[in-house]
Amino acid sequence: MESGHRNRIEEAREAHTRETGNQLCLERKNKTVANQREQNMDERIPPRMECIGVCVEELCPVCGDKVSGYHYGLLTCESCKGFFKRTVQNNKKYICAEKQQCTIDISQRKRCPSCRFHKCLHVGMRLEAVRADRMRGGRNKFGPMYKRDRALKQHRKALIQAGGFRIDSGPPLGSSIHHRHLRPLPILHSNPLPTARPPPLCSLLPSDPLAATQYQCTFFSSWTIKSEHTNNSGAPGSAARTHSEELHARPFSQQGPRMPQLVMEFVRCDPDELQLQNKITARLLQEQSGWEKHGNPSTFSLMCVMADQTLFSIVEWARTSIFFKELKVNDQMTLLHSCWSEMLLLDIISRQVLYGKVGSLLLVTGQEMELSYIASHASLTLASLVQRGQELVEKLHILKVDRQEFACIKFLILFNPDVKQLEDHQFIKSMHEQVEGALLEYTLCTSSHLLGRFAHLLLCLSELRSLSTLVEDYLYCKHLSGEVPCNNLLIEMLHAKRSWA
DNA sequence: ATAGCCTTGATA
DNA sequence: TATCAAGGCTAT
Repeated sequence: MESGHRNRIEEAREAHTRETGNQLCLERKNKTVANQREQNMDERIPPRMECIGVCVEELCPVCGDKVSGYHYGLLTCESCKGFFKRTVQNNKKYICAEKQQCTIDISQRKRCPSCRFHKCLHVGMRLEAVRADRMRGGRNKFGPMYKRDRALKQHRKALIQAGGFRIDSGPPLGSSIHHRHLRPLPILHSNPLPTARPPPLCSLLPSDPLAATQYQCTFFSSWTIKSEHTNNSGAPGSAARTHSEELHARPFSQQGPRMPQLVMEFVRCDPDELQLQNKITARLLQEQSGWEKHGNPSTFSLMCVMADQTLFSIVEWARTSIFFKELKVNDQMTLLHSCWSEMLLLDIISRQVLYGKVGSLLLVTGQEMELSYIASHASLTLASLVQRGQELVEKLHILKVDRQEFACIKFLILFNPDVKQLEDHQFIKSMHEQVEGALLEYTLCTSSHLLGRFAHLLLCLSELRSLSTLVEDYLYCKHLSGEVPCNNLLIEMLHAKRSWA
């Protein structure tokens, strides 16, 4: 308030100076301000955009407007920055008048603040970047991340320029992917990074788990270091909460119920759907050059490439995730070799539940495939697998399973205490218990049916497990008949489990 | 309430 | 010292 008052005085003084033209009356500070403004007008803004690199063309992941810089964790436009700030600072609560599926773009972003805010969170805007103390200026802990992201974008830009293609302006995934029963790809916002030939799993995991710690290693620290954003509004009872409660239950954005801290961390670990979509699409584009030489690939081969790339993203997710990154590489590999098909299936199923439409299968690339097409063209085995998958999607849909719960289920699958040959079995068992506890706590917070919801989720998990075994068997048969494209992670995974048995 | 522009201030 | 992401101000 005081600073606002001072600003008004300064502005009044500047206005007066402009009017009178009496530059001599200006204080030195005011001269600096004036100089800065002049710089803003001519040279300062363009270099800044240069600095951002590719973001000159990059669009806000929330509404598609022009990006103005990094705000609250990622590149966004000025309006979404302001919207996010207002929402968090003023602890606003919105309710969607529709089904929480409103389109957010430049023209419609004002229409539904609820969906806009959800999208802000979904694309990765960080609540904790909004300062509780409202202090201006300076830098926060995200600085290094912004720097890395900038470097990465520059690197991508260089690669894309060298490769001579881009995905968001060029033709959509060539006819080979595009034709037949797939709907066109949606507009993709950022320039994806084509990856090199798939390396084996062991080379994807760091030899020293601690070496993998980059930005996301704040997971553990968040257990001990209080987040920048704390609710100081003096909610009733907050003062009486114990330290343990403080760690496990924090006010959760707009919904009202308290979300266990651990669940929040799990959600934070979750890769962004759009980024994943871009990455895998880029990989498919790269594969395309190979296909052009050998004719169009079968739909099944395409699905294998998508599955393979999804596996890479799963490994990447696990590698940088809370608890998992603390494990020895051998245990990391054992766990991943053990759960890959469940993770893959969960990835597909959660996409249908969270974003999919009835009657079609939403692929990781954002394309849609008609279920009726699958039913009529796939083999009996595959059609029945898809059918069982759909039934599970339906169950989870009825339960209205949300991102938070899916994030927990991923960790439940990953830390499977029933896996043999683990060096640190005790740690994995205790992690599994912690995840289960967090999920239970979350379901108790969000559901009025007490243990019913939690039990239903565990039943679905059990169904997922049995289905994944069938999927593995099916894929292994296809592999034996030479239909699974070679040199990939999918095949490594298929072999890994068989070699134990 | 929104969104564009302005001020601030820790850090590289 | 320049940078740039925070918060602030204000016309719409």
